[in-house]
Amino acid sequence: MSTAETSTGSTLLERATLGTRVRDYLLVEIANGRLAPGSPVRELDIAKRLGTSQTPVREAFRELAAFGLLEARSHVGTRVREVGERELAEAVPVRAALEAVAAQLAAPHVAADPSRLEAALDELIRVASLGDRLAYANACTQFHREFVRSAQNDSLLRAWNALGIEIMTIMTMLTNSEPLDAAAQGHRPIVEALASGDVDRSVAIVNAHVAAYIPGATQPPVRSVPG
Amino acid sequence: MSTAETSTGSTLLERATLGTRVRDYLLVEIANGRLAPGSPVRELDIAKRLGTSQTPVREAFRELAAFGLLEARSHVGTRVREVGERELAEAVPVRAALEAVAAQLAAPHVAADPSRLEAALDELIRVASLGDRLAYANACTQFHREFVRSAQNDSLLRAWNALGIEIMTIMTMLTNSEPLDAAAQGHRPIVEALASGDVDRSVAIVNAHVAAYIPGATQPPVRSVPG
DNA sequence: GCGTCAAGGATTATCGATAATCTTCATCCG
DNA sequence: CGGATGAAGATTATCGATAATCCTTGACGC
Repeated sequence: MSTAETSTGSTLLERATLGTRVRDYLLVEIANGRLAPGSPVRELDIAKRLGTSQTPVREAFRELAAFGLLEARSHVGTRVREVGERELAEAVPVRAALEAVAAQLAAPHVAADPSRLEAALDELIRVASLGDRLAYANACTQFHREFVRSAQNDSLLRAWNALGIEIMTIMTMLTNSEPLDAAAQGHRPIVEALASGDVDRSVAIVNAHVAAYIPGATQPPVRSVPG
Repeated sequence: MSTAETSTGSTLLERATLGTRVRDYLLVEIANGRLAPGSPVRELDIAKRLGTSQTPVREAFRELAAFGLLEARSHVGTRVREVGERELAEAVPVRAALEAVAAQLAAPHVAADPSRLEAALDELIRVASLGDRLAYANACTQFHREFVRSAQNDSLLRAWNALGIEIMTIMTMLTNSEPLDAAAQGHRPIVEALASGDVDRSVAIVNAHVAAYIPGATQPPVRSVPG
């Protein structure tokens, strides 16, 4: 999954197999809420609905499960992952740790070429002005993913992806009522700090951002290892 | 993909599908060089050799490709990818960060009831005495997973699982020649530190352990966020 | 009442075969 | 001689059907 591409409609220059299209279909269905968290999805159901066989659906399921969007139990069933408040809060220190690593690794790269991250920020701000919270959630996830990706470390990206930030962001954006414009602008300091190449400041800002992200997550961020 | 087990038939507490066994077979073949980097691997060849159908082999291919060990081109073919120490080392700071979080969260729980982690350590030491490096790699992964699990944070476990530690561990254990008994004993301080409930010491020890894990990974561990 | 156990239903896991796609190479036209 | 073209071979991608596994439900003995 390292590269490839997803929903947000970028590169299909690579492969365009059925499995890929099924994956994107499911991704869209989840992102726009037609497949709600917790709802079961059956391989043969999706296959029938899309007019394919079970095989490509199965591949799509596996990939989305690795992404933390689906939860599969062998021989039992698969459902859209549902995250409760508890898990939402649990994810904060994990996400903070990963994004702190991302900040350290990304700073030099972003400083060298901030264009991609800036573009993601612009897009986030643009979407925020539309007032669609679901769309905002997706753009926000996209921004953070671009940030993590800019660390240029596949392992890091994979671990971060596995958290299922998409789902979490969707669920939080739909349950709180923070103004979108303000939320979007809150991401600007991250870009600025990274672009300046100041690692320590970047890490601090990212940590503050993530910690504040989930409502009710007042628990102190995990303190970490001395250098 | 998360856990599963491998050939040597140890822990099959989770799933033991054919795809998993095929994956481990390929992993071992790659690690010990019988499948050299660059050599082509055909789905139906492997299937025939292992007496399965194409389907589980295909799944194994996909999984290994996601971790960068195979390189597949649609409709064309798949080959073993050259994976440098550098790429293996890439995971170290990520793993270190996650296990540092794990140490912090786990310490109180392990201090309250160290039995499960101690059992995992005993098992690790027992397997080490057998001299089977593959079995040891699995037991080692199992120990670390039990450690991460003892933090009782699903998101953390999920992110850690996504790193593919099993794959890395098998690769490193089969390519170096460190004595198993010593390696196993190296895990004892982790248990002791956690059981004592001393968070700072636990974090420090875990970090040192992980950093030393991958040969040649002398790069300094990522420094992290102030508390 | 309560635990054990045996169908039955639901879902995934695997199979064997066929289709689709890409690459190569020989051939033909200019 | 060079470039297009198309057929053949190799490999994956997809299909439809069957097998294996897990969970539930309800009967049965105690």
